[in-house]
Amino acid sequence: MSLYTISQASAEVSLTAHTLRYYEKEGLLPNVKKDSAGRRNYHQDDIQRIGFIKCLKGTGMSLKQIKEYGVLFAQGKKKSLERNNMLEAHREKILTEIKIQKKYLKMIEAKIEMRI
Amino acid sequence: MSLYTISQASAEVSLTAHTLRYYEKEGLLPNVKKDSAGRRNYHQDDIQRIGFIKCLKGTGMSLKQIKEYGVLFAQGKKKSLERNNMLEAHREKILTEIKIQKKYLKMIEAKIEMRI
DNA sequence: TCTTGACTTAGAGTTAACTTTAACTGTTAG
DNA sequence: CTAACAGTTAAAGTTAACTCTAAGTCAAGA
Repeated sequence: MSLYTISQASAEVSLTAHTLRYYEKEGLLPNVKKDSAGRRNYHQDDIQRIGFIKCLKGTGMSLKQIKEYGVLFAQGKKKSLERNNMLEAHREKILTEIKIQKKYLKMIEAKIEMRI
Repeated sequence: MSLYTISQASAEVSLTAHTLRYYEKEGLLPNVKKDSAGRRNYHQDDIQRIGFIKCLKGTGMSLKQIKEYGVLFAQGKKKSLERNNMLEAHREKILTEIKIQKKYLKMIEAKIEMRI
């Protein structure tokens, strides 16, 4: 079945239970199922979705934008173009950022080489 | 002579005059010279220093740590080892971060290729 | 039965890095 | 002379993304 309690999911994705509830409240993670007692049961696809949220967040996308992506996702095929456009724009942003990081890295390495 | 007023320096480094004063107040940019009327005169080396601050900041170093680096810098040669250690540790951090970014980039590209 | 882990709402607190505001004063170029 | 640009202190406000606290309830396993 591969269901996760909130603490198992927390361990799996390295986010606190608090943060998982917070993401849910903020609309980043809708449709989390609950058992008869009201406890969250994270499914495999929830875990994967959190993984992708972490990927977007880790590359500098704001939670607000991640939520917008999620809204497009929920609207299925008819929004696939917009979703792809969003991801492609984000891809460009990451590529630019990596270039900047490499440039800065060189500056720092030059400073290290100076040894003054 | 190549002296800059605060607004010229601001334009040069793409930071507001406010932020420049703020950095100075926070101890990131000590020894900025002033004219007889008390106005800041940024020298070439101040501009370069701001450039390096932006480099460190742009690679995720906190202002607090940048300040610490500045303190080591002010202590000259006797602290060059510590300074280099700091920069080398930071270099490793950047390399790790670039790797992560590349991994995330691949995840996003995979999602783009899916076209769903 | 009791501990553990989960749940809820609602709001307050935190941190970083600004950013703005107030309420001025002083200098210089046109 | 006056507008533009510069300065000051001190404190409040902003934004993002949590993080924590209160003050409870509820359910299942040892």
